[in-house]
Amino acid sequence: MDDRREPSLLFLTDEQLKKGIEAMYFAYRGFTADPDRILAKHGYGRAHHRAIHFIHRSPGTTVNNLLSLLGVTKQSLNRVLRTLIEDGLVESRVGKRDKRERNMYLTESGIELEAELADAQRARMRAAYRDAGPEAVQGFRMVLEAMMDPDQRRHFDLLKDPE
Amino acid sequence: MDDRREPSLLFLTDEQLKKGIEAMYFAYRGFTADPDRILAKHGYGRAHHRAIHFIHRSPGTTVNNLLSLLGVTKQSLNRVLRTLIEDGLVESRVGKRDKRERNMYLTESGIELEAELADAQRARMRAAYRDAGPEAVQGFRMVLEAMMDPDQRRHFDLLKDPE
DNA sequence: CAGGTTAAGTCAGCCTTGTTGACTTTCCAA
DNA sequence: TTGGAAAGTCAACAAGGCTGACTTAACCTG
Repeated sequence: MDDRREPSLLFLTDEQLKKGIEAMYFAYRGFTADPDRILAKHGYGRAHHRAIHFIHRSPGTTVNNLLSLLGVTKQSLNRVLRTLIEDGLVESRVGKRDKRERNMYLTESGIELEAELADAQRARMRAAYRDAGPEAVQGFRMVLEAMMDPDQRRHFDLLKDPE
Repeated sequence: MDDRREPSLLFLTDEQLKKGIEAMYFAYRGFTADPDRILAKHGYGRAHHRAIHFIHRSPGTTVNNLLSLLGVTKQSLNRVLRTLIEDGLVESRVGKRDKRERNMYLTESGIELEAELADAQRARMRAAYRDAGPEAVQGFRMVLEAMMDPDQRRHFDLLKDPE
């Protein structure tokens, strides 16, 4: 336990750490609550949300790309993509250079649902940021990034940064 | 959008908010990764972890208590409790005053598994806190608390605070 | 150009964990 | 004392993870 730098502030009891853990648990439930409600109306789940989010984020992304980003198996992802394609929210195009690949794009209605989901989630995030204050936002982001596994962190960093 | 106080720091683009959302997603995966590995060895899932955690936190808690704390249905919780009781990690005692109630306690081996899970999760949390620095921890907690739904927030506040 | 590798998709089958609805036991108040 | 409400249990189902094996098509290299 390397608490040498800033000992007075960095000495955290197990109880304090436990509160942090519980905060993470309860906050994540709030974080997913709004999208969950919207998804339920459409008969979808979180898996669909994640696919929609990252296809919107990186239009033309391949199945393999999504697999490593989401850290799930082909079967799980495929089931979700298939329903999204059948429902006309996602379009799958055969790769231009490499015809084995499938490039994923959101359709008009896909973009619509993505916006509905993102608006709800951003609204909560914006409210939380506002309530917590500007300095808190920096700290929030720093701790979250430090909590990621290296693999996830790499994926996170690769998503194009704002500004 | 009420950005009147601290406008320069509180004006966040949708892109910046999106990065916050993605950070939350990736961080939560890291957050659960260590316990998931331990649980898998024992043939359990996250639901078991949550039950164990909150029974340890509030020994003697009732099923109803756990239900509102965890926000799941009776059956989901019951299934988990049943296996934990069968496996001898949790003990269920008929309520003293109200015999309809069941008071839950961790057994010796329940306490053992709880410690293993908590140690792993605390280690990651401690490392993240250390990497992010002391000021970041405050901000992290503030944003998380602001992100909870009021119900969840109430439950969170009721859990006895350290010190 | 033959053969191995890779991307994607599929099938079968499993598990956890969420759901609803019906049911018992127990308590309490009219 | 009885009828409703509350606590807990159970049956059955669905979503969405997982593994492993397999096919098809395209690519690439010796």
